[in-house]
Amino acid sequence: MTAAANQSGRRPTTSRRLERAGIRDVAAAAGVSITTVSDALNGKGRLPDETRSRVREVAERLGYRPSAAARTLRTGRSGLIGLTVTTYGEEPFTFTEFAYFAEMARAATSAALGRGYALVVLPASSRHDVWGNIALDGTVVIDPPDQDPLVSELYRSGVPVVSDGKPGNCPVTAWVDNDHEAAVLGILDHLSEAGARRIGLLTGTSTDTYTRLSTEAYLGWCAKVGQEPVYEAYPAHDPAAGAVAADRLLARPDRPDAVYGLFDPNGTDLLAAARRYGLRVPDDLLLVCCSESDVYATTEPPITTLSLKPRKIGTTVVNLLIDAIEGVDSGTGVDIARLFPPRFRTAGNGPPPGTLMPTELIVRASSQRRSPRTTVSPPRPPGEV
Amino acid sequence: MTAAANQSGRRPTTSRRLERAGIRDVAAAAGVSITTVSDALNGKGRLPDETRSRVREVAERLGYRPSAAARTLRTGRSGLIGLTVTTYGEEPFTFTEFAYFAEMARAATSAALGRGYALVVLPASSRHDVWGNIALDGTVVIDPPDQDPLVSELYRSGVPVVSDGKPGNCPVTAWVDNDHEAAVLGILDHLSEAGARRIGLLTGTSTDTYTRLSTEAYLGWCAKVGQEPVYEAYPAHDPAAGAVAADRLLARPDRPDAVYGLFDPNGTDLLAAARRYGLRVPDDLLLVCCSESDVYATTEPPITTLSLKPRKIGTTVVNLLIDAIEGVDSGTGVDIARLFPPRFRTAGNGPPPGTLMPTELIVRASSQRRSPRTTVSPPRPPGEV
DNA sequence: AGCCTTCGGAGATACGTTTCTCCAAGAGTG
DNA sequence: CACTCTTGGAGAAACGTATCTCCGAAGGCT
Repeated sequence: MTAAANQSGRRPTTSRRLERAGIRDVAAAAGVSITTVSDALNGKGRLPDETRSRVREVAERLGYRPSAAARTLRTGRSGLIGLTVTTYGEEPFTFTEFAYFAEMARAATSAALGRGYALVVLPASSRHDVWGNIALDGTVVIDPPDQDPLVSELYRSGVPVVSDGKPGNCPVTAWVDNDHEAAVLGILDHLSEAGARRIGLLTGTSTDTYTRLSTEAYLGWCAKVGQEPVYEAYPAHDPAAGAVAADRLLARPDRPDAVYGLFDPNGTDLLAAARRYGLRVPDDLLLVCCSESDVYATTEPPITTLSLKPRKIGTTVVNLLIDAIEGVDSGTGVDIARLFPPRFRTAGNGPPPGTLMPTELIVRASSQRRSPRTTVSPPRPPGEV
Repeated sequence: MTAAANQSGRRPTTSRRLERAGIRDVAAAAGVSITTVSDALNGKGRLPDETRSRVREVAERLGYRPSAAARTLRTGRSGLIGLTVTTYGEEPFTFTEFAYFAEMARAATSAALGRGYALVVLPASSRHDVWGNIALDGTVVIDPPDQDPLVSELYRSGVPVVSDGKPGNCPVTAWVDNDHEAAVLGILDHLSEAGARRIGLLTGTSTDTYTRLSTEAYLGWCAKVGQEPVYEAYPAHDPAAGAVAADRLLARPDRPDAVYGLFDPNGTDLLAAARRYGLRVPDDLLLVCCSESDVYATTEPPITTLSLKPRKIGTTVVNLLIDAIEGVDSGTGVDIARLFPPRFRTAGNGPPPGTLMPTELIVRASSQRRSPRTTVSPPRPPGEV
């Protein structure tokens, strides 16, 4: 043990105020160099176990906490992942608006934490003051609009981005989405089989992928089977507008005898509207809506819902992103490891890799005229994976 | 413009790889010193507007983005606030479990962003690997348990902590909570006035402040008015257990003719249980539950709910915390500015400052035997503020 | 005896800012 | 003319870590 080591390694600075212990203090107290301290604490280098444990003990005694900022500066890794959900209303987040986002965010947070990362909630607007002040290893973007300037900016900054929702035209590192077309077609088939003659759609006016693909699938199906489309669109972020749209749909002269609602509250709204018009569900009207909420298991009658499996999506998105950050394929089942390491795609080599996740149709009483038994079945095999 | 400025200011390092432009590059390109660049970009120092704008333009052209890590290291501020919600189940967050948390988190995020901070979602367990790797300016803790080791550790680290929920015995900088006692007493009075003779309680088994204070208020009220307490407790994080407990409560020989449920799903569960026992609401059974969900506006019948105003709480908590961080009283209505600057309370000077926020009783059909009109009224004046 | 290898660890540098200190040159002032 | 101010800006020291390079010493081998 070097005897002269109790001299603080700091250069003769102004005055030692009551600051937190740094790695130098630990080194001095343990009579070793800061290299040794760093190695001992991080499990690197070649050191005898005795030195390692001694250093650890001294560090503990001094209450030493490594500075995250310094570590980030040095290593270039912050362990932070941005999470932003595109908003349609004025409030910056839609977490609570639909159960989908809540579930998805929860799973994403959990997955990130499991791999040693933490999620930072960020606004969809590219507010420079906040985005620029945070060292991000990567970002998860939920439902980016067609030409998202935020995503482009992140791309320019060299931050890998994985999106939930197939990106319209912005350079993401990878994306994950449901097979919305297959899901909608599955539902339409299901309703047809249950005896529906004219299936209506409650859809949204925004241009996100989900709304667009679903609506297109519906229109395509109509064209194929020769049914006149019957749908109402409304701004999905406005809860009141949903009830009105549901009412409008059932008030039409060409009233549908089955309806699929794209958004979470549609089930309740449609049920209420049906009641107002004296329509019995499922006898006069078959109902399905897309929702993650289990309140539909206890409504009168229980309503068949399409689950987008947000947990699975959130987990996958985060794992994909962290794989990209670390340049590893941790085996999420998606083989895109090769595409990542070269500077997170240097642009120009084809579309970004995407993954389609399966959906799940939870069949309840509202969509079957015969047996009211509740069963669960996947609608169609997913297109990819 | 200095002609010799195109020489990179870097010392002859190994090799200039394709790295992001730093402040040195901007300085070199603009023919000024890095001091000038820093001052120009941050609006500090004394510079003629012409220099300022020229530097800004060069920075823009080079796509310069200041390194958040370096800035954090230098200034000691990260602009990051930790958000952790105490969990009872195995999953790390309860965001979605109750609408309360979702609303509260949303408001908190919004408030933080509004003041230039971002929220980092963190686990309630003191996982060193993740907590230690993040430079936090402060932390919001939701519902800390009695002797939260996490809070103690944060305190030792010098990180200011503001909690939602009056802390049992841990050193927080400040706290915010509802006046739970007043809220419960208000509800019990309300039910009494509606004709209830025996009021039951559906409560939880955990030891958090909310459950404890509410239950104590109920028991105190019972003692005062001479009613035998009638209650069932269950682990609040288990949704299935709630339904069972509701059933148990209504199956008792001393069945109550009015029930207050402390948790969000209790309304639905109690309604279902009442149906099973052939009890009409509100005729045979008066119902109130604590919930932020508006599904209770459309149930059959609509259920009276107590709102804890999570938006207001989330906003207040964050503003209090940021005030503490910045050592400012931005006028949140709480006068505790003086207590903050001295090292975030140096311990030993009395209990931490707290704020009680009012609750709101949203009266619906389930708790009145006369008029089924829906009205809104605050139950009692809050104890403080 | 000379040489190679491994062990244990020290030194120094770089990460990219912010900011404190200081200086030169011109402008006013008596 | 000698002086003080003010303006505009440069230099350099931190911030606290990780890591690359290098080095002495102690064996082991031929």
